[in-house]
Amino acid sequence: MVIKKTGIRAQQADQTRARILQAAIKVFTRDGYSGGRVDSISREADSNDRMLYYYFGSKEHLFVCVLEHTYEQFNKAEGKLKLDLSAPVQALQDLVAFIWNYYVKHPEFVAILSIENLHKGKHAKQSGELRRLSGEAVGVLRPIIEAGQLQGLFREDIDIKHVYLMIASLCYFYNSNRHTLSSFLGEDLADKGQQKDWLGFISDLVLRGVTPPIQR
Amino acid sequence: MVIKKTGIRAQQADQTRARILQAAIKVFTRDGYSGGRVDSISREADSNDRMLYYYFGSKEHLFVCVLEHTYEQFNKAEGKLKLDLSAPVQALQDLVAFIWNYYVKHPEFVAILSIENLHKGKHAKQSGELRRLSGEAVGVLRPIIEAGQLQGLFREDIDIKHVYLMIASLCYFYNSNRHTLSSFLGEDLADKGQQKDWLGFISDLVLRGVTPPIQR
Amino acid sequence: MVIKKTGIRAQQADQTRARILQAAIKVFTRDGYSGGRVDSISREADSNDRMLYYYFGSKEHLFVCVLEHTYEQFNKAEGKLKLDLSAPVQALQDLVAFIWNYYVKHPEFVAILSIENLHKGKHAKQSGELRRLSGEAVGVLRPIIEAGQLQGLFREDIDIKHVYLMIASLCYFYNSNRHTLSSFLGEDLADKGQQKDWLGFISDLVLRGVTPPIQR
Amino acid sequence: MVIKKTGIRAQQADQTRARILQAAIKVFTRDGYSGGRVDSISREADSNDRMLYYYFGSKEHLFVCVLEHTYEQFNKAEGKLKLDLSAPVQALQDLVAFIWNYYVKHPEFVAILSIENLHKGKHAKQSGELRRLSGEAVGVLRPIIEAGQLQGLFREDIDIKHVYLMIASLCYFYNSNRHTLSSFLGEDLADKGQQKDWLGFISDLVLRGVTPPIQR
DNA sequence: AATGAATGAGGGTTCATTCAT
DNA sequence: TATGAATGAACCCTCATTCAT
Repeated sequence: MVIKKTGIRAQQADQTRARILQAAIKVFTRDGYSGGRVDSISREADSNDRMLYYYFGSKEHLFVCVLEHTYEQFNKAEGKLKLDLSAPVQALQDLVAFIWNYYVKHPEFVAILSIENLHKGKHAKQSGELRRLSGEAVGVLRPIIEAGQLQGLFREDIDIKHVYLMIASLCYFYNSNRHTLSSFLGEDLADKGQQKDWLGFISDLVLRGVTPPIQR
Repeated sequence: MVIKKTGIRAQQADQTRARILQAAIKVFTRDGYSGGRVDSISREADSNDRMLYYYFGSKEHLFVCVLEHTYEQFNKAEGKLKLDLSAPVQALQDLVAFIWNYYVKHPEFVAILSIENLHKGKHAKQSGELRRLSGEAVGVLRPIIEAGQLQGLFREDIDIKHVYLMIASLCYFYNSNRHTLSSFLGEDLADKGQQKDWLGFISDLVLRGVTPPIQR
Repeated sequence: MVIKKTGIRAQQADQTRARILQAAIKVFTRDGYSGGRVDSISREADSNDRMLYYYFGSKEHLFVCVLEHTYEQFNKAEGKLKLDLSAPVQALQDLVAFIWNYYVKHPEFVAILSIENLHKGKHAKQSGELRRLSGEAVGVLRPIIEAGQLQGLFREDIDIKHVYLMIASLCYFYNSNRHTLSSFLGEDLADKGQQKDWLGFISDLVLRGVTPPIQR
Repeated sequence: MVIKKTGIRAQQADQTRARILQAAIKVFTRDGYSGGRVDSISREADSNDRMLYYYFGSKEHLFVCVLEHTYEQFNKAEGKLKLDLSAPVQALQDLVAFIWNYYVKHPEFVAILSIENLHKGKHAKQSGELRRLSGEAVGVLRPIIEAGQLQGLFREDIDIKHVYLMIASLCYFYNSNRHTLSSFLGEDLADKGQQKDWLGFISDLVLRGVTPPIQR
């Protein structure tokens, strides 16, 4: 439990810390971990290198904090979702739409996760906070699937993990690999129309994925 | 076998160039673009910094060559696929299995593409070679889909681009984000059993995706 | 004496900056611009490469500062000259002697200017400070000439610029090209006697140059 | 005495050598000695680094050759001068005009000499050839002065070395320091009119310098 | 809480030069 | 005669980090 500090000095300090964190997200997203300069971050934060070390100890630990913060923000947003479990199909599609839109609107989330994976998750392993937060990964999804199964709408032989991966894959990859894909496909995937079409496609696809096997 | 150049020196030169390229793939995959040191690469290649510049001009252009080479290797492997177009369902599943297995066995392909996307595709834009190679992106997929449509097995209202993205998403993301996913899901996605299960799931899912609309 | 900054640290900083500047003058004079190594300068200054960039930004900008400093020193020395305008002939010869002696005693001034000219004045163009300082080029000379003209001692049809160039040529070249000249003339121009003779010659020559036309 | 080689191969070789020498003059003039890259020179000569070493041994020795060649060219041109010793005043002014024009038209001569002096004449010292050539330094001047003295036109108390230095100073400095001078004087010394005025001034001045003392 | 001064190690890159054919 | 391949040292400059106040 965190005891909030009072007093103007303490508040200023909090603001400085917050500015540095925001700057770090921006810079790491733009330049990667190795490419992201401590100096760029402190300048972006209207602060100086020394403060960065004062609050975060090292570049590496700063990145861990960025990772935690980024994931926490996603969790918070997801937590605000109001899903109607009595209509599992709709709820599932709402969730897909939410995740898709979150990724589209938060390229820093996508980028930070990609960076972390290129580093084989070494920073994530340093964070107990992150382990706690990520326990919730399928937490929102599970009740939807179970409700759908109860109503006989969804397959019984389903692995919740697969559903999670399916949704994440379809939402993430389009955004994470947008640049090479646009080049390879000869289409601008950042185009609003393209995005809408894709959401339509994956929304339908996810449903097909959880529906009882096709008779063929 | 084609011997491009004659003379021992010329052959050694080709080998030196090739060793540097291989080393670069390894190092960039391991350390990213900014993190990948020119020095590490030349040492890994049993050469020296100067030769890297002799053959590739700059670190940046070396990365462009890595990108081209990596993609070309994938294209070559794909080109060797023998798909039976008279059995579109099987052909599609064979293609999915091929792509999945390629990504699993070539983490460098996945990593290099992720790195390039974090750099907003700036290196890909520098490469005419890459533009040529990538023209083939949906080349293998298209005849399968068209054959399936002719036989009435696949939907008519399908966007080939969506099928490509679907397959790529489902194969790529699992591998690219394996580390954070393993941590978040509490399962080791590098596990052979997990991989097999996922291939089964997506192989089925892709089929569902191209099959005529569900009656609900 | 003006203490610009307070605090020991700040004073040490000023000293560090000054040491680097002095070292740069020495090294550039000895090795030229391209030949002058950043590393040699920082070592000469009992500092390290990083500080050079901390205070001067780049080797190029350091050279600009060297240029400014060198010229400013000359200007300061010239400013201290007390010339008796009521005796224009003496004043002119005093000025010639001053300039000659300054060049002899400050080979770095001569060398830095030569280097800059070999670079086609590219660094001087970057310096507003230098443009300001150089506005004074003929400032000391002009009143002497005008006083001489008023007394009917000097020619009326004289171009002040020519007088300036005459003096500078005769003082500078002997010093700037001393090495090849010594070799070509078979005499050591660094010899005190030679220098004294030359000063006698040019002191007389300058006077002849400003005196009314010869009747021939 | 040089025995010229015959045969096409030998001629090509001579041409290659000559091209490299010309390229070296150009590059050293433009970039200085340290700044002049072996690579730039061989490329400028449409040759390759290895040939430069084949013909000249090292960058340093190439510069010595450049120095010799440059000075030899001046000597040759001076040798072609036809001066009428029966008219010493005219002859002296012709010589001044020749030297002035040579410096104006051969900036590489001026630059190479300045570079060599910044290096304290270290290359000139390596060259016996140069010592031989430079023996002639005052060779053209001497008969003129002596003729003038015989006719009672020139001072008897004159040091030929001073006359040489006077002329060289007045012709050289204007050209060698043209860039900073233009900046300091606020006039473009490369301007044809300015050049003509200066030649007029120094032509007269040189004469004043060798004329018997003024009665004042 | 905040900041200028300082640093050693290392960044990508280029240097003049030599080797082997 | 001519040239591609190779090299080690050094180039200018920047890195993440710490010191002293």
